[in-house]
Amino acid sequence: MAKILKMPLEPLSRAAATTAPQDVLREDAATFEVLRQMREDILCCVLKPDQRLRFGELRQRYDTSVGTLREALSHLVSEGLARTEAGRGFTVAPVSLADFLDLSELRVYLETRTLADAIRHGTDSWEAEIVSAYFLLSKLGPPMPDDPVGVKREWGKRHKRFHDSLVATCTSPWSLHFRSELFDQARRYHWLTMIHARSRRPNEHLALRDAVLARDVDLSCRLTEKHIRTTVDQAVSEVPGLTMDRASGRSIRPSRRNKR
Amino acid sequence: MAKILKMPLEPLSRAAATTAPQDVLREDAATFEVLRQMREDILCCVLKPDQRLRFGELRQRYDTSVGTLREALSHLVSEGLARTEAGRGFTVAPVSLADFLDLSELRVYLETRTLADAIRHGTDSWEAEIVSAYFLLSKLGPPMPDDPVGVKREWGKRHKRFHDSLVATCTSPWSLHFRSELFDQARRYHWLTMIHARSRRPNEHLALRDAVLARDVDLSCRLTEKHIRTTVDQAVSEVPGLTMDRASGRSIRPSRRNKR
DNA sequence: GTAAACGGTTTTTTCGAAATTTTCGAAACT
DNA sequence: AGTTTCGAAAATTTCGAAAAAACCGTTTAC
Repeated sequence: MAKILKMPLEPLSRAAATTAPQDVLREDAATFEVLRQMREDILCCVLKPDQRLRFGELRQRYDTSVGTLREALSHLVSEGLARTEAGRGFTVAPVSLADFLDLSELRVYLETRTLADAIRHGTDSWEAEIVSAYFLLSKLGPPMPDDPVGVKREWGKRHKRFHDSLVATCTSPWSLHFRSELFDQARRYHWLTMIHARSRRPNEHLALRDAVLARDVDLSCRLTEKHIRTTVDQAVSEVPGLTMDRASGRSIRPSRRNKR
Repeated sequence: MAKILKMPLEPLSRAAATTAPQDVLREDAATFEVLRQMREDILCCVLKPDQRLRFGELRQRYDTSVGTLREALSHLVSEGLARTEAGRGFTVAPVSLADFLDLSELRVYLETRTLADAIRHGTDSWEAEIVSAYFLLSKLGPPMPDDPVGVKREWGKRHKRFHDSLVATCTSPWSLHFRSELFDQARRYHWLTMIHARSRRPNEHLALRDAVLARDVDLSCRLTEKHIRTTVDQAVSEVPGLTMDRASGRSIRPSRRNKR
């Protein structure tokens, strides 16, 4: 009956079903749960930028051991959500305008690259998931500063799910991987925006959904680019702390797009 | 006195001196040394693709404890050099043609993006380091399959140093970070090439060096792109194991470069 | 008055053993 | 014969304590 066939041995560099780089630790293990919680707490600024992460407090907060914490923190450092120095422990990664501009520029490329490929390889179930994810998103948003935290959190989850669904059929594991990391990074700044920004924006997600479902690569990418850039502009103009640091706030927005 | 002023509280998003994402753990700590060694061993295929990494053997090989090993392995998973599954430990990440093609395509973009920006922000000391790094590289290479392992390793180090020096003045921390990760990934395949390939190539590094020192962005990027693609082609045609797996070996090489 | 030196306290880092889970082969059953 | 069940062995995961390092307020010397 439905059992996996026994393989002779390790074919020594077999073509894995998923040649993907990696994406997440293991779904169940205890370390993963701690990692997931800490990531969420950093993304939602429960753990504030530059905050010192002492093992004592963390051990209490997440009810786990030092070793497990260390492994989770180690992962967060790799993802760029935490920092660590020689012998003085861990801190939450700082936020800055320069950082937001930099990562947003790279996001424009990775989001459009993955989206274009995803559209070309789209399937029916891909479309179905997009429709579904958009529906859930539209039922909620957009959240305003006065909304309770729970609503904001849920919106964040659905927002991520929607954008993930768009690029789900992209065939480049590495592009998807980096896109995902940068998307999470951007979520920190989105959270700050959600807390402060009061201005409303036209429903960019609906337009994007329709462009993608229409398989219009050019329009979809243009909308995506604008979506990202608008979010940056909104954050810059409406989030108090973010305009203050003038630390080399220029990004490398490529002046000539098509260089050859 | 030169002491850091006490801050009232957490300024909630101060402009950090280095807004960089991250790059490496801590320079000294024992974990870092183990991580460095393991990474090198994976890159040079001392630990072979798909090989199971048991704590028993590893503990003996690197003379360290389980916890330290776990932290290092955890990092390697984040970097895509290892995998881990629910309760069955760690393995070395597999290699495949599809993976090499995919990461190489993304490398073309990231290398040219960072290089173009680095050239625009180049300084005298940047040029000096390039000259120096090239000199060291040219004294050694290129290594042939018959050369001893030590020579190959040293060449790999100098090759990396040369390419790192080219992009050193790039102002985008995120681009540099991802570039660096992908460069290391590519090193695994370069190693396979070094072991097998007997064909000679014209001195692409010299031409690249001169184009960069001449601040010719266009030419430098074109040479870089060709450099990466040629390496892929050489690996595909001369590394035995790499052509065998036909697992969806197509990458997403963007058909239209300038989308808008 | 400034700077270096000291020691107690906190915090991080490292370690190996206990607990849990998986693996694998043999026995029992259909 | 083939499949399932069971139990011993092996490997992984988790944990808290011991060791090492950094921090900070105080004292001491110049």
